[in-house]
Amino acid sequence: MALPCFLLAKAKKQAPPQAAAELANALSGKLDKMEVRAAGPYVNITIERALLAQTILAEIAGKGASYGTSNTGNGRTVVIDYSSPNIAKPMHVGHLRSTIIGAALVHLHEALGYKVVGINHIGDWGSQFGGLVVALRRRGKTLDEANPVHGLLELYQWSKQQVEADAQFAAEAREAWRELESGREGEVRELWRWVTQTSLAGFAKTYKRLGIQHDLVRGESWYEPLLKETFERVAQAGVVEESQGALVVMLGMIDKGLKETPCLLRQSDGTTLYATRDLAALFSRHAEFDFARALYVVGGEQKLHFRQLKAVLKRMELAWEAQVEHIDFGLLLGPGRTKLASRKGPVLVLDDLLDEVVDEALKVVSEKNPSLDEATRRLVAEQIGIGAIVFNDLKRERIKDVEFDKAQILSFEGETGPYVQYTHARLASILRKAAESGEAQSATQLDLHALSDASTVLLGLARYGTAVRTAAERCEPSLLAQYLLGLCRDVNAWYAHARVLGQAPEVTAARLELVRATKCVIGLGLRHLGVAAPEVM
RNA sequence: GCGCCCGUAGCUCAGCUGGAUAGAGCAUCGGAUUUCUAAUCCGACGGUCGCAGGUUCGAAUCCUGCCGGGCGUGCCA
Repeated sequence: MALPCFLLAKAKKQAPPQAAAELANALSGKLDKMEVRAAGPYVNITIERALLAQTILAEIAGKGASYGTSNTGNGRTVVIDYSSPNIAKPMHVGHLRSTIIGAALVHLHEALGYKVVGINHIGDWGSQFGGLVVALRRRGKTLDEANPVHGLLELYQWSKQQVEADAQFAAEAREAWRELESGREGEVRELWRWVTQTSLAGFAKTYKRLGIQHDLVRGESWYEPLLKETFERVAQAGVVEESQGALVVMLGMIDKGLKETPCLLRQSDGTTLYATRDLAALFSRHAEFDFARALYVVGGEQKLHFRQLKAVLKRMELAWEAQVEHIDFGLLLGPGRTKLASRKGPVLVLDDLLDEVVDEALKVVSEKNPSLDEATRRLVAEQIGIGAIVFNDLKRERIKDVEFDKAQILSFEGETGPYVQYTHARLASILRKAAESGEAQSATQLDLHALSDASTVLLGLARYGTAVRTAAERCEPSLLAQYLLGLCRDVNAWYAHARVLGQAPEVTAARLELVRATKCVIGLGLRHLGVAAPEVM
């Protein structure tokens, strides 16, 4: 372990090597079983390997699933807005990133002891629902039961065509939207509700496969009754003015970069806008949850929007503005950096993608591990396929665009989810074999010197809590993903040459303890990322 | 035009927010299995950290200016 002494040197106004020497001098003898030595501007502290091993392994064995957690968030709430797809359209790959990153942030904040409220802010409102209602009226609520989401998409696309092609249809659609906006119960509202529920039922399957459960599903429509008071609240703060027929909040005095882009709250025809609705949601959430953090896991294309929202709060002199964070992320791109999630053109439906990757995983599992029975094989293939997709999305910095390279995802080699899962499964396998042969219990004494070549693994295990904490604080799951890749590399390299079973009992016992601890940490880390940790594969 | 982001090996990316000799994966080439799963491991090859200045003991990291790419830019969400 190396301790750089540059800061110390600055404080003491000495040359770094001299400061290091003095520090080493002062420390030596005070740290039990450690050797302290100055080396140029660094103080190197050498810990007896056995002591290091014993300390770390004991802590992991003792804490188990709570290893790496903390209570820094106790008593505080984090609200996380993620996934938030539009109703009546299937979830496509464009929703993947928000969903996956958001779910990881939920787990990471829970690990820090926060109360987490995951919100699915579904797009269930807008004039397009007028057209959809009319389409349903004409064609009836007949959808393919097995695949209602595809059916709804077809219906939605048909209604859009009709609105453009058929004036009569368009007029009826406008009327239906007006009726919906009025809030009255009746046929129109009932049909709208049916669309919403059918859609959500379709999404539920996808969410289940991804292991995702929101705490609150609350669409845009829910905030509709709050819009008036929201607008008045902003107006009463005295920050609203008229500009070109619309009502806006000027933001140049808060943020120079926004001087030409005021926040529009009300259009010239009197209707509200996206920003008004999001402010309503924000006020409502703040009143309801009194959050320590409110995270919006939304693509980087909407940076301006959130910058405006925060600036509006600032102009209103609301101190909690700083607790609202836009967790932005890069685009999901197709092969050759083409746009993938475009509004036109064939959308890549999320479920189809999951199926495709799982099918490939099934082939690989069958080939690599034919001894598994059919049911296990299918289960494992699902875990691997989903894991490959999720991990692929989380392994890089959020802000970077993700090129969706199918061949790379299907390779299951190198820096991938399956690589981490495979490491976990192999460690599990060693533990299983040890239990079968009874080697696990035979020795009570551990020969910790048998782990002298495993210090990178041990130090890695010790760093787990830090990885979790920084990943949560910075809302950057890739820090944990990268940590796991490193840990797996280290432990793979270790057990490629250090045999665990069939050694002297004390040696086997010590190595088993390392295997157990590492398997535990990999499993915890994977689950925080939303990836399954299979026992076999 | 303006605002924000990105630029590190042939390709995709790390680099612990200023510290020791810049690291991984893919690709290419060569090796490892009588024994815990070869979805693994070991080795080789591969770098003017976009360019130019500046800050200091020290810069891939901080500041300024360029160059290249992306996203956004008042009545869509």
